[in-house]
Amino acid sequence: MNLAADKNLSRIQREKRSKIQKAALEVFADYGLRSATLDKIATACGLTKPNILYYYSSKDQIYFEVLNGLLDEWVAPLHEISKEGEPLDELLGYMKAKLRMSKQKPKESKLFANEILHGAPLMQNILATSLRQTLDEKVAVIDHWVSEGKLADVNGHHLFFSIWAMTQHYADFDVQVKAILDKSEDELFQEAEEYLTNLLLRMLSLQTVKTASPKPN
Amino acid sequence: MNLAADKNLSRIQREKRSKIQKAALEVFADYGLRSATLDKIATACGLTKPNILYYYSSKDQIYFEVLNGLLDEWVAPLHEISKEGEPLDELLGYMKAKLRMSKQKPKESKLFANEILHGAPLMQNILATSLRQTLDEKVAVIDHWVSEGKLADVNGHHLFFSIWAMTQHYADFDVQVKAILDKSEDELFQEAEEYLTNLLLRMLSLQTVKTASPKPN
DNA sequence: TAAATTTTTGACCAAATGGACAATTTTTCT
DNA sequence: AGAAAAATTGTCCATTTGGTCAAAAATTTA
Repeated sequence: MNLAADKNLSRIQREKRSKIQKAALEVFADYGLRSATLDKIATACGLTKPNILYYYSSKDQIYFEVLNGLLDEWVAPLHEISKEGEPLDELLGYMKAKLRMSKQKPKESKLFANEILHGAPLMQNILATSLRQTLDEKVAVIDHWVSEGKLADVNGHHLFFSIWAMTQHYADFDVQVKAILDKSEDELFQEAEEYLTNLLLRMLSLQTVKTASPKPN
Repeated sequence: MNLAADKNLSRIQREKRSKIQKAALEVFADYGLRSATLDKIATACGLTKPNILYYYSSKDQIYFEVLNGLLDEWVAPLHEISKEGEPLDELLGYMKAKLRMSKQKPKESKLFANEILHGAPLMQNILATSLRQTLDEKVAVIDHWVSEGKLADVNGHHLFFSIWAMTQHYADFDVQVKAILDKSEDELFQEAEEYLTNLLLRMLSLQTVKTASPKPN
């Protein structure tokens, strides 16, 4: 969203930087930092390699800018979880927001996945401070809901891990998913939403569990 | 396991090939195919670069062999799911097996994740044929259990996707998980197992759901 | 419009890296 | 032991690629 919308840059500069970042996102997501070449990015955005280096001092800097430019947007849905809301609504809403991002921004998802997969050299600090703090706050909200009897007892941290894992799976592992299921993108995400909604409802609702061998009293 | 245990190879050949594959797995998992260099692999296994190329004709071939050498092992737990067993036991057992693999073979998990993330150029065929077929069989088993009333109604394919996603998350995104939780490896996986066991039990058990606003009749 | 500034590019360079190869060493076989 | 085969390595090469730079083109400014 907020790509290259910095202060005192000329129109040309803003346009070109934005073009470069868009192209770089695609290329980095497809190939990873190392396999992505400046030439590929150049081709993807219709500029020449030296021209790109006129706007960014190095390939690494482009990568850094792209990653950072997406960070806020990526964590945003977490902030939407409101202590005041209905617990199930809030958490289902969060899951749906994340799933929507997997559908609409798979490249972004893959970029982050690739970064973390390889040790998050550029993000480890942010993960351990900013993300961690935000998440701890939301886990506290969950604990609160649990203690008030509004939500089934659940480990908040692992709940978030699993929501992340399950929703991002449809973006990061899309090749595998599509190799196994012949569905249109829309159908697939529709199914996923139904499945995940059901999963969260069953896991988080206050409920009595009956085993497969019914024993009504 | 079965690394380089091919037919009619000398002792030296078997040992060296195994050494190379072990080292290559580490390096490929950490860096990805492209960023991994023959020099890194050479250093990691204490051989020289030309010596490695005496055993494998190219870097790509090493990668291919490593990937293929792990494939069977990776899919093995799926085959263990038995139609004859108790549904919940079978599925919980599968989850636990996958979680154990994430704990004990994180490099393998990352290698696969990286491959799929970047389009699975070497595996797409296998995914769409062998894995797909095996999975369809197991999904049929689940459908059977559901129809017999032994399991809550659930979308089998998405169930497997979510088990894969959630268990592999602890390996593939370990950097993120560890940045957020200060737990020992053992504690972490213990928590994860408890969380996932509870999740699957609640989702898969036949049960009656009560919402947070209790309205007993 | 002419000067100043910004943008663009072709040509080039140096480092990294996959791989070739002949020579040497080590192991195996007779 | 000596010959043959296998294994190892130092050296070298070609390609790829991130990045430089001076000149040219385009744009803005005066």
